[in-house]
Amino acid sequence: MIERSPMETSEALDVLRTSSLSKVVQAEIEKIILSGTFGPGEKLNEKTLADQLGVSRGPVREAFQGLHARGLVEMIPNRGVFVQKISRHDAVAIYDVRAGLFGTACRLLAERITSDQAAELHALIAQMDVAGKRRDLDAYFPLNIAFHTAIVTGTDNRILAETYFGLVSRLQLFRARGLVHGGGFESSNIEHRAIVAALDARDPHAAFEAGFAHVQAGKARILASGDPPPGRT
Amino acid sequence: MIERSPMETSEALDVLRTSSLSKVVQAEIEKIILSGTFGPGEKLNEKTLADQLGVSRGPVREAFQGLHARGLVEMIPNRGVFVQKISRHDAVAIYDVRAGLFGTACRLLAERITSDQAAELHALIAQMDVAGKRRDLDAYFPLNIAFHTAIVTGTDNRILAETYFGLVSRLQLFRARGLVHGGGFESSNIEHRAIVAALDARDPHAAFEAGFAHVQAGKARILASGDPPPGRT
DNA sequence: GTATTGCATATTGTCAACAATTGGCAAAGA
DNA sequence: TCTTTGCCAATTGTTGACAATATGCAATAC
Repeated sequence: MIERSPMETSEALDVLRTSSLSKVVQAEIEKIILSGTFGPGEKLNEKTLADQLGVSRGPVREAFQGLHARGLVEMIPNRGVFVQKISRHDAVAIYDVRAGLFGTACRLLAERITSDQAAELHALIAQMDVAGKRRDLDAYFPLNIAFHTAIVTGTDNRILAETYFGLVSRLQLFRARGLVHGGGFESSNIEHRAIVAALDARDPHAAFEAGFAHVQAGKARILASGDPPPGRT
Repeated sequence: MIERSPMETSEALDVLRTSSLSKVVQAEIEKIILSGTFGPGEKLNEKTLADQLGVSRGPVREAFQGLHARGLVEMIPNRGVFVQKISRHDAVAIYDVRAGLFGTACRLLAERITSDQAAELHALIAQMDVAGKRRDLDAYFPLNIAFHTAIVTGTDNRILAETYFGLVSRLQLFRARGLVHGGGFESSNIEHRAIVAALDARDPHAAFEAGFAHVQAGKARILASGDPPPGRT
């Protein structure tokens, strides 16, 4: 048997390797939910979804269990599953946990950050500055996400990353209804600088505080832009 | 229709209300896994489990999805599901996240702790002191859990509690093989005092540090007692 | 006119059967 | 003796059918 380089493993094959139908279905339903097609509280019909995806109800039900464990849907026995409704109170709770988790990521990263990683963060901040000055939200947003992602994944802690991104997903559920909001990303980048400064100084203590404060400020920005549960465009 | 007091709702009925078979099965399998009956890496056979629980394979498969999302089992397509193996590296990662989460709980609690809550914590510490002096591990252990639980649930943050206890479950997986370890619970209670002191002072900053440090110390205690993956009685 | 009861429909919960894949074992070949 | 090939049993993946439960509507009683 010829030893093949791992690079040759086509993505399609790899997908088949790690995913049974339920996993594909789960990813698909998650995409649908997070895209906001269904709106919080809306019911997900098993058969309808199964038919749409061209599979039987079994895999759909299995996918539901995974989505439920991740807090994306609510399951009521003999009634069905519904897109999880995130109350304002819940959103605050999630933000608080996310703040603690992101602060922790900053703290852990401060103890092990490499110069390459630091350079990447500095570069992202510079780019965000440019986008910010141009008021270019479409450019700023992905950079912002990249910044947070770089910090969280930079800790090389898979559990932390999974948990963090899980919370982010649930938050996306909260502001699924529009609300791109972009309010005050000038201050946001100032906070970014504070984080990187603490990281550069290898100061875990300050890094946590800066990371925690940044997410809390984000929470305040979102909540301030007020959105009572059902729409108000 | 007579309006019944919510108190009358028998627990049995409530169970039926919130749980389909899959949920019961999931809880049952989780109990089996955490009891250590199966050992990390061991395979869980669908049909065998289904027969043992007196149900069909469907609910078992659904339960597996939930357990997978919670990180308790590993699923390999066309091969089956296995009790999740927690490497030393993973355990460290989980402990770090748990530390951040527990520290966050302390921080959040510091901002809202009531005198009743503080009194409860003081009482638990006193009891732990007694148990500690008597070297009574069987008494100390549940008190220790109660202390942590009181802090985490005291924040009234459901997301935080769910996430935290999820991590604790996964850690139980790591030390499922015996390892009651009890090493140095004298120092442990000293750390508890530091946490409560910060809470009494309503100092979020210090509370986080104390909580974070406490879990990290616990991590060090566990890891120091060294346990290479496969047993060593 | 309002509330209640009973039925028809739709949807979920569970199961058992079928299809597909895997791993092990024995036989054949080098 | 070691490797390879081809089968067989076991297990997983998926499906469609059946049972149980909830929802909506109409008819009836008050």
